[in-house]
Amino acid sequence: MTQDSRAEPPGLLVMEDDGELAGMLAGLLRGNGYAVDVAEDGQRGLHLALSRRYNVMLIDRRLPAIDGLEVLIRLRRRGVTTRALMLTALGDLADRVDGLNAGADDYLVKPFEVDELVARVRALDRRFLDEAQLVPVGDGFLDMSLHEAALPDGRRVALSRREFELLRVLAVRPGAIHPRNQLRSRLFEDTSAESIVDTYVYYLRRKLGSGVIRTVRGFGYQIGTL
Amino acid sequence: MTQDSRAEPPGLLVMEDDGELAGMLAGLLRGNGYAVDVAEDGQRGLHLALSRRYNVMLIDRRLPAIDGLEVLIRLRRRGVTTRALMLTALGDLADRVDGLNAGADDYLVKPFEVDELVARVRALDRRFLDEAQLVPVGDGFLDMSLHEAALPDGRRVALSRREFELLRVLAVRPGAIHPRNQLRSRLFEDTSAESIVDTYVYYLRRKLGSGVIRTVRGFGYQIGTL
DNA sequence: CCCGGCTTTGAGGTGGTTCTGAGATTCAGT
DNA sequence: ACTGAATCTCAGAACCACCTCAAAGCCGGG
Repeated sequence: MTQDSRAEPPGLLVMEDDGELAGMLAGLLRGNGYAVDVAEDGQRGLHLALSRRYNVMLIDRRLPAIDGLEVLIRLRRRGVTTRALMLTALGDLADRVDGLNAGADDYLVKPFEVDELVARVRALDRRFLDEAQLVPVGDGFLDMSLHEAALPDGRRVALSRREFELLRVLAVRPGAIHPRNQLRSRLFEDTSAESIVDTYVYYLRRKLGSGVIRTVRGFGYQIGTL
Repeated sequence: MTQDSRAEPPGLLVMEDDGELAGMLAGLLRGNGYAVDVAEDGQRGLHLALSRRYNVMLIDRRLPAIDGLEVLIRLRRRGVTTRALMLTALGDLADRVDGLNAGADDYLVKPFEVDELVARVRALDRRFLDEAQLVPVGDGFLDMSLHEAALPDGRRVALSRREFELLRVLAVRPGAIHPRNQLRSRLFEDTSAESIVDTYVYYLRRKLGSGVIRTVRGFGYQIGTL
């Protein structure tokens, strides 16, 4: 059980109506370092999946209110690409095919081994990280597709266009020193004030914490390596 | 248990799931002057390699969570160029080829001689030094890209612009005697005080220790050759 | 058109850096 | 040991890079 106490926004959504099983799943996955939300019927599951962002969803094939398969179909139709692991009570082949056709990324037949469940979730979580365009920044990530930064403590902060551009330039070459003049000429107009870069560094530090961008006095700025 | 030593001097990352072997490797390499972090599975190894900077990585071909080969492939795909030494239990030729194709710089078949391991790591480390812009200064290095000095004891001290310029001029030709007047006219205004160079030599000695810059009375200064 | 967030400017403060100069110290030659 | 020159040490002043932040202009969505 590797609990990665640092890399911590991985968010999971569990759609499971059996309270006992739901509780067990939530506990197990939380024990493995995930933040878990539980929805007890398809209606609530659909709503949560639409309104919040998760790394991975676990969906019971059979759900009250709206069937699990139906929930997944609707989500996919709405453009939600969150990785989905379908849980099915039936070993039936047709059932698995239905799930995958509906847009599931993997399926698991109940009853399952806990180890296998965790392994599958991990695998999907990993795929999520690779496919989203995430640039490591210190201990967090810069989310290229959403223009926001994912901090090591799990917070996600939205960045304005300029903030994002600056942070990206710094993050692409970690450890390198970027001369202030070079940053200024690359990101701003030549007529901009001398201190324009300083100001955005200040904004970024206010949002991300002061440890992220290091000043190298007389030379420029640098992404903190820790 | 991932050991977090401050990766200040030459930093190594060892990805090895066999705790006993991992401990032995870490001890051996630490004894040879390296700072070693250990990751016990591919997941953690990948994360560490992405978030921190190392000189050399040692990667076991077989790893839990994410296979060693897969870890390396992902790292290379993300643009991580850190030198990688692949450890493989199999003498199989195909296996070595796989490793090198995945982006390994060298491979080593278990069981191996400790001397050979250290020699290989040293070789890769030296290559790293060449690519990072490191100029030897006494027993330490002048880090051209970071504008700081890396002392033999592992400390890194920030240098001001003038300190850095002076040290660089001295370091580029080790052993040569640089006349004080030449240094003064090259680095300072003609109107500067006569003793301006002396002052900066003093500052440098205060930061780096007194053994680094040698005075050649009547002529000038020189980098200590040891 | 109005509002709210984003962008940009510029003023004011802080602290590190540069540089001078002067006294203390070391050295070579006598 | 003496002496003048070279060098070391260091405090203080001026300077400059950087930080902080308020305020004004800009721009786009409701």
